[in-house]
Amino acid sequence: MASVTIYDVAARAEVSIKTVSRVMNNEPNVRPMMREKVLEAAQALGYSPNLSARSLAGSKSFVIAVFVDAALTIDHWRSERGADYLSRIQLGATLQCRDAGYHLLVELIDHEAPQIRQEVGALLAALKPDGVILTPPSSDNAIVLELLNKAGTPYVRLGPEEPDGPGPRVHMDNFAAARDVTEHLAALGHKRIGFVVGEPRHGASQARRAGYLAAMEARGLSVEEAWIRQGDFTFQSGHDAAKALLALPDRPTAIFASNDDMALGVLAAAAEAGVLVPGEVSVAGFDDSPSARFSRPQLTTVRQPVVEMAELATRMLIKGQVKGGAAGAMAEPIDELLPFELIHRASTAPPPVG
Amino acid sequence: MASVTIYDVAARAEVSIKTVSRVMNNEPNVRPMMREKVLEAAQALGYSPNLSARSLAGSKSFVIAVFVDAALTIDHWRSERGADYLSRIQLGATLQCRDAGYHLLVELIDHEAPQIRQEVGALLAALKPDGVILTPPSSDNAIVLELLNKAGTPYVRLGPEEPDGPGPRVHMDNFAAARDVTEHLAALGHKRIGFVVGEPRHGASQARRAGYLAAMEARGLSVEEAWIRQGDFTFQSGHDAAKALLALPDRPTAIFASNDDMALGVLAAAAEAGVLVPGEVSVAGFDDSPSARFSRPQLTTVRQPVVEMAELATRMLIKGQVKGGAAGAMAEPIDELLPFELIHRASTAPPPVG
DNA sequence: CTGAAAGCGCTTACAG
DNA sequence: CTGAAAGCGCTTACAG
Repeated sequence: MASVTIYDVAARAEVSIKTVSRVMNNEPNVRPMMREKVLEAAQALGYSPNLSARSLAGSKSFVIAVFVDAALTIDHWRSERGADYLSRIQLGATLQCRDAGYHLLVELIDHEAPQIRQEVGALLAALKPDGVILTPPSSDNAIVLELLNKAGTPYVRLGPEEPDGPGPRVHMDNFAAARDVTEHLAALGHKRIGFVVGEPRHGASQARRAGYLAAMEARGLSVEEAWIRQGDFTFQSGHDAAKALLALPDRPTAIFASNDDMALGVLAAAAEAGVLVPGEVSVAGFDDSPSARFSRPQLTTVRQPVVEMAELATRMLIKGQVKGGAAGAMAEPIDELLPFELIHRASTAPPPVG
Repeated sequence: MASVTIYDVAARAEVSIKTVSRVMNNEPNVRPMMREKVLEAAQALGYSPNLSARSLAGSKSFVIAVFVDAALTIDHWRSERGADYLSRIQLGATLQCRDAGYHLLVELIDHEAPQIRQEVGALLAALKPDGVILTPPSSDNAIVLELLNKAGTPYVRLGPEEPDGPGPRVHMDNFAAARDVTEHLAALGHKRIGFVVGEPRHGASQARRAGYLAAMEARGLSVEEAWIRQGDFTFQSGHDAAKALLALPDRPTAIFASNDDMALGVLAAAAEAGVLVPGEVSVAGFDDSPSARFSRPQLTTVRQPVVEMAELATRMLIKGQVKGGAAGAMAEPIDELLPFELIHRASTAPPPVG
């Protein structure tokens, strides 16, 4: 079927294509009557400007790309957390794109591949997106950031591991959130609080651990080395950590696992050991993943503003608030910190008396 | 930064742009030596053909779009199932796109909106994707299908509710899968098997229920009306259904919930009622969602080949195996049925003796 | 306020 | 096997 073009609309409205263009782009300097005629013709013909043509002729592509790690997605497509985090980001981004007449392109990036430079370079050259949303580990990938800067493509780093790095970023305060969870446990009366650390390569893991330690210190609570167990953000690692913690002679009365998958593992280990939650041990997680509500008891956890982060990043990109290339480097640094939320559910309670 | 164009490459390689075009598109009729020169120049310059220009000049856009329901995504972005199903589809599609140099565009469609016709029409006109992957409920939306046919855009219906409808489709056999689950329970020795029906508007709900009934009949097992409870695919509905089933005077020894969320609700209700799973009652689900492995006990369920379905659909679209518009209507009907897998886990066992 | 011309970076159809 | 010309459907820069 031959498509309807700007010429068809112009002919029907008896104006030049330039006027049609003005109307379609909401540009000024069109008499209301002309606008009416054009709109009418466009409507009647079912006209919608061709994106490729607009993109080729103009300076905007109406495309926002989101970079997602290929290995992470593939490895964890079965894992609750991975999929959920990324789909929330995509939801936020798509929502904002749709409202603004933009389109969201999902690009799988192989961050470990030797040819990443070429791959990403080709992507940017071929697509010329108006903006790129970087999800971890893209948010911290030096090559990706360099190519983006070189191409002059605006981007936003979502939840970067190194919040001090360069470039615009939207994230939340992992340190403060972990501190608040620990505070919450301490306020319930817990003094022996165990902690399960996340995957060590994730910056968030260190921030959360530091938040835990800071709260313990602020409360004047001592921390035994045995109370801190290394995990890797998986259910299994939480399970193993809890098994060890619960076997301690003077075991903790609360365990704070620094993500929900691990907290679920803690719950499972407790059930197997016949330890009541929260009667004998309180358990807290981090993420507010869907399964945090499907578990028994439901998990006390931290809700990350993931959808909101993606929405904000997308809006900033669409509105042109983020400058690319050299202009971006000159501009005022952008650093948006979004509020988290502590979700109190049934897995935390005061410690057993005696 | 001024981009590298086909002219730059042609100049450097000392050939015409047409030759560069031939090389970039792997067309025949280029002497190896010329090809070498062009490749070298392209490499040196970091050239990658501009997608918009290719799309505008040629007949291909190198874009595959996936249609996703807006309301469903928003309502269920917190729900395990919704997000997981869709992110698996996206994973499969993105994977195949990347391998073929295609790009995946995610479009949120508001299927309830009165202006859906205009919205989708505009989308197709603006994007001119080489193919569209339809996820439920797009797979069965008459307006979407009509517009796609009118635009001549090839599409694949993923897991359509009405498997008998027109157009190419990729799906799995819900009837056979539900039958197999029921068979599995019957083979374990269960005779009183309860069933929790899914959201009635989903075609899959009816197919699964029919599979359950067929297996019961084939086994010569009677089905009491009280054993079949209406659910809506949510945890809560599974919980409520199980509460009623477990309160029955001669309660079922097995409960087959037709998705995992509901099965998780059944598990929770059993735990609250002090009924052991699988000791006193067996529980089976459907979907193999991530939480099916995080539950205690882990769920016996059906693994849907969602990633595979998306991969197949995307490949068919990219390879041009699916024809659009009138050509599609003339072509041989495409109906790909992918195999499911019954996953035996700890939630099902023989019924209690006596 | 409106429009005629040029051009974005490619592919198509054709010529040699 | 190679290339010169035309054109895809828009926007930009400019003229009036």
